[in-house]
Amino acid sequence: MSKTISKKDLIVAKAFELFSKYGYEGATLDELAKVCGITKPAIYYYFKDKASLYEAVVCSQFAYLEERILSQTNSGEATERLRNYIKTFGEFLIKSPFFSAIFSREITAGADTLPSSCADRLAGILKRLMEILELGEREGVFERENPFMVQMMIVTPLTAYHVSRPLREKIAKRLDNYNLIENVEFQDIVDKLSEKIIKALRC
Amino acid sequence: MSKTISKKDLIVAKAFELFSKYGYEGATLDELAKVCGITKPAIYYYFKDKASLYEAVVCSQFAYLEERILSQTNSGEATERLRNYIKTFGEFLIKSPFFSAIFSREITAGADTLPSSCADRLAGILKRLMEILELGEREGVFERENPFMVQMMIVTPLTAYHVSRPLREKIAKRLDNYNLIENVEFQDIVDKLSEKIIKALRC
DNA sequence: ATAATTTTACTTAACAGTAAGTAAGGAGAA
DNA sequence: TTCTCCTTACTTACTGTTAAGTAAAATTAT
Repeated sequence: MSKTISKKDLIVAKAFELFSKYGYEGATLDELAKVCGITKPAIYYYFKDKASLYEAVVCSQFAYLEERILSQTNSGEATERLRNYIKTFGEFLIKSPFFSAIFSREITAGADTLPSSCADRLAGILKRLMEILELGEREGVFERENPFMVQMMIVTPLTAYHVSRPLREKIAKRLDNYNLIENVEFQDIVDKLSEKIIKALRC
Repeated sequence: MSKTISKKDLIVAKAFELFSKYGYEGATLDELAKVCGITKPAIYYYFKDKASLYEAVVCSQFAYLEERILSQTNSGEATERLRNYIKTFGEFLIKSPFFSAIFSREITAGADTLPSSCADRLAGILKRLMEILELGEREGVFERENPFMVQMMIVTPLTAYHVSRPLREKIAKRLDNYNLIENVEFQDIVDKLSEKIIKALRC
């Protein structure tokens, strides 16, 4: 029934966009206040400081992602579970287009500003991947592989592909090859990547 | 014979480190001056402004990378050339440990601040990859695939793996699984990834 | 029911710190 | 003396943060 979004939720939503676009330092509370149609100190009414606001923004996303991953990959054969793992990541990135940038930035920055509770969520996600890979080994369908590398092979191309559209456009222009970009949906990329990774891991 | 590094080169080298660690906005010229043992206006003697300094830093790296890629992948069969392509990327990232962070950050930021000449270098690199993939198709060893996706599958896990050590440590601690990190050399990761990608592309 | 009080949800104004950038000048080499 | 390579001493423009105040709504007392 809440047709009207609360001011606090508005701040979080807009902050999410700004942190994604400009990073933690690049995003300013002045700009945030402006796009929210309030004054800067009003932000301080709802959040202790900039860091707390960032935490609120990021944590909610990580918690949701972990919940989705865990619920979507808890049964079935290893191949099927891995496919769902990748698919769930992909769907999440489609649903939360700004998340890629924040996640990618966090990885780049060495997770300095990543709140501890988010690291817990990531650990939960990786643990699930490890379970899937171990199951695959026991089933005899997957080769033993470093889980972190597999995780990187899944997440980084997806987040990067999502985020790098402007760069791809710049490059495609230089190659006179516009159709490198157009008519390739992110969904297709997720499916293709999924195939490739399963193929790469298969014994 | 230039045993003594010029002050300008010193500034570029140190700026490279700082931009990598803290990003464009996070890196400050005050700090840069300090680590160079000079004062801030001395930087302005050599560079017009912060943006020009950044450009100088980044362009030199991209130019070097393109030169290496092109010279290392200009002959042989498709599989061998792709292996060399990945290997050259990996070696470059080992040699320029700070580059991963800058590159990764540039992709994340949508290449907004990426100088045009750097985009030219990237286009040159991608063109080579496209040639290799097309050759592979003609040889009948590779499936047709979106070159951007392949590029992402190669570069992003490498840069991310390189850059994400602190995050991996945080996560490994939470999983009580320290050996996830230790004794895995980046060189091994490059070799493994190389295998995986070739396997994934093979018909 | 109405008046008194308190809380909510902000605004205005300003502070403290920091970062990019600059004007002016000085030391030393050519 | 003049040019190169710097330093000292600033200015300007933010940017996070806080203090103080206020209109309106909610709560409580009478």
